[in-house]
Amino acid sequence: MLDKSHKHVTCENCLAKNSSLFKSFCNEEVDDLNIVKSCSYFKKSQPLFIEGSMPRGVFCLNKGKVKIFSRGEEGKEQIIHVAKEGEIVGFRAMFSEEPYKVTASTLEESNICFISKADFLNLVDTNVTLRNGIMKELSTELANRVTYITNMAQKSVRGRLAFALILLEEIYTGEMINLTREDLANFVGTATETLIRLLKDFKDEEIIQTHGRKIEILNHDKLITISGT
Amino acid sequence: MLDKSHKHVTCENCLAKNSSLFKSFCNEEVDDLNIVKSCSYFKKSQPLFIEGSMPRGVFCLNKGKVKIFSRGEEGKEQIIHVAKEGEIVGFRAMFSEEPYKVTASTLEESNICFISKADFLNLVDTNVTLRNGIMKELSTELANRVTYITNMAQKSVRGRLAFALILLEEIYTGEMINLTREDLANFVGTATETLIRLLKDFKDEEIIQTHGRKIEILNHDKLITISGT
DNA sequence: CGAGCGATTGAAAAGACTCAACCACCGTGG
DNA sequence: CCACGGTGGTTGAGTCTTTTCAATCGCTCG
Repeated sequence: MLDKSHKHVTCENCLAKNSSLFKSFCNEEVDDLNIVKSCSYFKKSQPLFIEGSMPRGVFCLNKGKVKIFSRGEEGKEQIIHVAKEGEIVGFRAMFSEEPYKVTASTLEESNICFISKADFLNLVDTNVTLRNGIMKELSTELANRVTYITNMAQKSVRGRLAFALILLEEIYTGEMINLTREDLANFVGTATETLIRLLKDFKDEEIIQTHGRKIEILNHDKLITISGT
Repeated sequence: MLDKSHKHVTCENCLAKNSSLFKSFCNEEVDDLNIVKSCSYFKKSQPLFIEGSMPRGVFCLNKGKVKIFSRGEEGKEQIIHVAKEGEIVGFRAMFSEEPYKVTASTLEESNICFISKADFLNLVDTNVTLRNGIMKELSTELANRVTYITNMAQKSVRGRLAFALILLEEIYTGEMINLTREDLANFVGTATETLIRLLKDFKDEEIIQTHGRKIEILNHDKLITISGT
């Protein structure tokens, strides 16, 4: 059961403390963080921020998962990333003076802390390690997106699905992938019906197994092979 | 005619001085830059750096154009970006300690200056404005890639071609788009034959006109409409 | 129990790709 | 000056993939 009181999560106990950005923090710095952050409970399918609005701060995921997506021409969601416990969401928008280009929305009920833009930028200004970590993170992310673009442009839907399942396996460590077929299709970049047919193929090939909507990976290696397609 | 002496380009006269990164530089800072940079002449189809190698510095394009691409499974190029005069290429790799994920190669003969990693990072460390500019640039670029991914995943090839032509129109300001059909196909993310057929459609619809391989945009607005597809 | 959403299936059509052949241009070497 | 070879551009035909549209099913919630 999740904490709905908004008050009980401390940074000391939060996974995000070990995330790529804050992992360098000493205890004192974590305490500072604890003071400026505010924690909230989010229901399922609740937005953290919306495309077109102005960024006000960053979000630390204490518990739960969040999808980050942009909308194409006819409003179709394109899921860019699924963030899990311990991740910090929205810090990319802190450095450009522009509105969000993406929307972030919870996939399940979540505990999420918020750090205001001013507090966050203050941390960045005063902490060299944090700043370097951010620059490194931004660069790495940029490089990852290159792979992403190449995949989208060159791979078959089948190959992209295999790739997506590999990514999601990592994100859903210790539990089964649990997304609506539509969300999964919007992550892979295909129609829902196509996605379902391909999932069935994977089932027939004994690469995955489904339990209701949940997906269990049976043959990771085969996925890797297929994702090369 | 391009300067092949390697010595005659000074930062003072270079377009890159006004690029997003260096535009804040005062004269003195430009002089500093001038001292640490070395300038070279590049033939057509000559690589600046190659996927998998370790970054050694950044490149300022004084004259000429450069394609940035990654390779998919079967080695097929996916062109991520076409850089033009005044752009600085490769600075994203300065902040992650990883090998290049992309290759940069000249599309035409070019004059390109080089600033070593040490010199560049030294500039970044000592110049707050530059550093902020870089963080902003990285963030903006990251946001742009979101659009890119969404386009690739959701648009038809026809729509992507229209979008690509709009981008290239901007890059080839004052001249006509001049790419091999293969490069253009690799930018759009399609097969060369498909690209050629779609170009013919655009010609029939009087949206573009070709002069040999060069492409002239006749109806920009229509491209915008189509790119929504 | 009925409404509604998400999951699934079928059939047909559209979009893209592949393969193969041919053309056009350009620079080289005789 | 011209034939030759090579690269890049173009076209056609057939095939495969993916989408679209329509319909059905199953489950949960009020």
